[in-house]
Amino acid sequence: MIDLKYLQSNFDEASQKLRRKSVDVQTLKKLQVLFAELKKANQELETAQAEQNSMSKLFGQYKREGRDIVELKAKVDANKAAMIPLQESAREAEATLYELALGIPNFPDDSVPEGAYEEDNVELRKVLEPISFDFKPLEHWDLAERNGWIDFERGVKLAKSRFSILKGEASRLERALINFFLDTNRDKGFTEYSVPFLNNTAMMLSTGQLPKFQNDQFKICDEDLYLIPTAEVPLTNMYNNEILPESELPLLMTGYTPCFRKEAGSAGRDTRGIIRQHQFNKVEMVAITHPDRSDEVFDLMVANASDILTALGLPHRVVELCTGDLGFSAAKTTDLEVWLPGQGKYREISSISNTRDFQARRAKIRYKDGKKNKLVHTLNGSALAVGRTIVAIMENYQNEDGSIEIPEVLKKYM
RNA sequence: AGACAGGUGGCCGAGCGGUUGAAGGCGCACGCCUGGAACGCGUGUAUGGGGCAACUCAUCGAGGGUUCGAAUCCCUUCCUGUCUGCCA
Repeated sequence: MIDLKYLQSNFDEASQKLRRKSVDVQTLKKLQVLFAELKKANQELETAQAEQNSMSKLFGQYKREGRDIVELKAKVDANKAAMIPLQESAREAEATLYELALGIPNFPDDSVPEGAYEEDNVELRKVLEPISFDFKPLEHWDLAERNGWIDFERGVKLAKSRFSILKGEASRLERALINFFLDTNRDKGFTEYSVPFLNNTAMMLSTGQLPKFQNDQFKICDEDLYLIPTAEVPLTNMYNNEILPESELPLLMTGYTPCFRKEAGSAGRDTRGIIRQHQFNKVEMVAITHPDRSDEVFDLMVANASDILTALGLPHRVVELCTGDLGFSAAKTTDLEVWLPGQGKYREISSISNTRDFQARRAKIRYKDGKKNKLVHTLNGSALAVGRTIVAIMENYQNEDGSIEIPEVLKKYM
């Protein structure tokens, strides 16, 4: 959630920042009004409550002293009745405010390039040159068929479209990648966690998947549980509603989880292959940092993900997302796009975001700064998406006969 | 899943309708004491919100209710423990 006090005191600046994320000024004005209304309603209610509390105290004292309480009782009853509408308006003001506020995206950093679409993202650098093939490289689904690596039909039979089965060497490759990613992350100082794949509504709200993206989530019926769309949810929320000693920061975490996404609004995109599945595996990095250090940790995370791709010998580029492509919670995002020779395109394989204090405010993750509690910064990024790495290995390591080599660094894992 | 017991401050633990935001202890911080330490003594030690202060509101797992007044009573829910059942 954005800082409503900041919105209140620097409205023009705040609304300019959010205009870059296509948030209408009218919405923000409404938010500002609601915030003022809530404050006023709370003040009125508080005054009445203070009155009620002191009269109740007096009531007790009168009784103890055996004094007559009829008159006081009447006063106290009247005040109580007067409080009911105040309570209602305060409650209503709060509900309306938060409903709106929870749907407002984060402020983009000033450094984020302007743009509406993916095409406006800015390439920062390329790492490794795409390999030139002396034959026409195949797309991964063709290679999957030749090698018997992926069973699309039976995956669909078990669940529905956008589910698949990895078979034999492909399944082993997946397992090897997960171990390789986790080991590498651990070497870089990230502590490994194995977390629940189902998280409750409060957690999904805290990291920003809810309430706005309800339609993208798989929900368990009759339970207050969602299948996680990313390990960012459980890893970040491990510290939900906690106050951390400053000395413990930064917390660097990593974990492997499957991720579940409905991919609402992606109808027709990447329908072939395993680029876009309802269930995919991912190794995630999450960092909880002191606000002064989040940029530094961000760079570390980008470097780490890029180094992994380099170690796998996969050509990729580092791209800074423009305002239009930035996610809801992110203040800044850098994507890594891996070269897919079969498709002849760079495709996203990792996305690293700094949400600054946006998630921390929702999740109430603070650190002790002397006597005061301040919000931490939270960051998250993939290292890496496993399914897409398999695709990248298949396409980049294919031979003319359709066979696939295994990258050197993975050999000890298989 | 069923039965019983319970969820109080960093921790332990009292309180079971009224000056209790919460006794007492431990821990921690600071000070005194000491050559230095332990002991001892003193002071302080939750979170969020509003007031640039005095002060005030909320919070005793969470949510609702009863009451002038609730940590204390009632309901719902979550969690923990023990026993029973089931299960990888």
